[in-house]
Amino acid sequence: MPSAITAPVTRFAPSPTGYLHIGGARTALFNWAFAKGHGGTMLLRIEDTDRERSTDAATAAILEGLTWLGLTWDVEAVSQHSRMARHAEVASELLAKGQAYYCYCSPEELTAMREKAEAEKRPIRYDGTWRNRDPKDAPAGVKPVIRFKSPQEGETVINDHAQGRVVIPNKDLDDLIILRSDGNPTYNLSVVVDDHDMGVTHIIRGVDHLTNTARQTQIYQAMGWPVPEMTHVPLIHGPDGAKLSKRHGALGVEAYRAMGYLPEALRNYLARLGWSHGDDEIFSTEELVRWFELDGIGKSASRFDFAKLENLNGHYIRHTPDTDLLKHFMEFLPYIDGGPEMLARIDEPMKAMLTKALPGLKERAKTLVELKSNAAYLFAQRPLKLDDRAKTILNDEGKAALKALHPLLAASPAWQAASLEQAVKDHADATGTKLGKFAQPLRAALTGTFTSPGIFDVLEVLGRDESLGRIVDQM
RNA sequence: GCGCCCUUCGUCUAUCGGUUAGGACGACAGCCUUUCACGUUGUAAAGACGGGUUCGACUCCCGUAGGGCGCACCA
Repeated sequence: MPSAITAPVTRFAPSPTGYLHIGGARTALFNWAFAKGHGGTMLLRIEDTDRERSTDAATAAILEGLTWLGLTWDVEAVSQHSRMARHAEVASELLAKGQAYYCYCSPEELTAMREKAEAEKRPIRYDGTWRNRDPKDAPAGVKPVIRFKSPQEGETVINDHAQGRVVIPNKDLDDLIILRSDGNPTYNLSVVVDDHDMGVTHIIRGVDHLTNTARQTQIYQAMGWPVPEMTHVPLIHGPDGAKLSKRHGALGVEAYRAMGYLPEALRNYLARLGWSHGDDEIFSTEELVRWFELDGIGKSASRFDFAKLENLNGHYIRHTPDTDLLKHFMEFLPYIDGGPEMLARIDEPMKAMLTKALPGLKERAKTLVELKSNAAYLFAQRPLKLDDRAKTILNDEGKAALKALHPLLAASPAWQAASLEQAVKDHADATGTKLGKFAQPLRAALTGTFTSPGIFDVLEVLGRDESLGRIVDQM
């Protein structure tokens, strides 16, 4: 057991066979928060021992996803594949110690074995053919695999920070292959060797690894190595309760970026999935790091709820300072339809206009996608295209309101929201009309829509000439 | 089939034997209001089921049901 004074070393170890999905992102977040909060380090290891399915593109996507989420790793990412020789060395060591043996069964035989067991409704396990058989019986020309000699009696205990004490009967764990016939190590061996060699003290990963942990525990024990502290985090399911896995259309974090979520919102949301700190719902990343403890992790799976994520995202959008939000927004634009075009039009004057409009805009946006569409009126060219509701508003009565307002606004000494509002209000009072009778036609003419930020703010942001021009266009 | 795990409002969760079972999202209603939002006030909404243990069970034990994960020369 590592002593409490040792700084923890955690690791995130994705396999580069796809994008960084949401479950992986949360696992990374937990590893990161735990390490950060306890003066430790988080390592990154790319589990690329499967040469067939691992790709550089996937590795790049995972690293980009982590970076976008703001989860940094302390040491350069390690490729598991690059440590193959070391893994094979440990396999030989196990062999020499009598803790492993050569198995000459062909893949076909193994498949047959599995199918037979399944047909007979028996547990699907390797039958141990070569466990005690003399290697002299080895068929000629067959390249053997190395299997781990798993204890057949007793039980393997996992003391887990989230799951508690989990006991697995050893009879249910068969002799797993640790070295393939081509000499490549398999996952369970590589993971143990790497975690040990890299000095990992705390393993935090999904519960889907629980049985692997039992097997890995046996390997640690066979090697006489200390078993790291274990924490198995429950899984994240889809909104319908069905599983949310790569195979079932789970989204990579870059999809969440494209949907207009802020990294801090996603972090906050993810942290509250399977982990809690009393009644705290909205908290900063600093607070998360300060509060995060393994004991706060629950045991049951949770469903992904977009409505709650949106709510959180809206909160973060509203509370992000305008200049930071603009930066976020501009970094987000390249990832969506029509975004690059909008981005190309954001020159310095437009940037200034956007910044000025942002306070009104961000109140009304739950995602950056919404922010983009709400900001569309700033980019619109005269004469504006009106949507149907705007057209309805600009009927004869509406046009009349604009005609009445135009000279009034044009005469306003200062083109500033408060004074423009006063002018329109005075006019409404004088004519005994409700303010809305003027505000809605103005909104339609200025934005081409029937909803927008406060219309006097819109006037101010658009400026005198553009505003008056848009009004004249619709009179 | 075998092993392991899970089960509190629709959802995320608090509770660590004694609470009117709390909060948040969502829903609904009211207020605010130039639209839409924001904000704000309020309402409805939960311990899967059945047995124990106990003075007392959401909390501990057993069983049932439902769900999840795992059982590859994938990771």
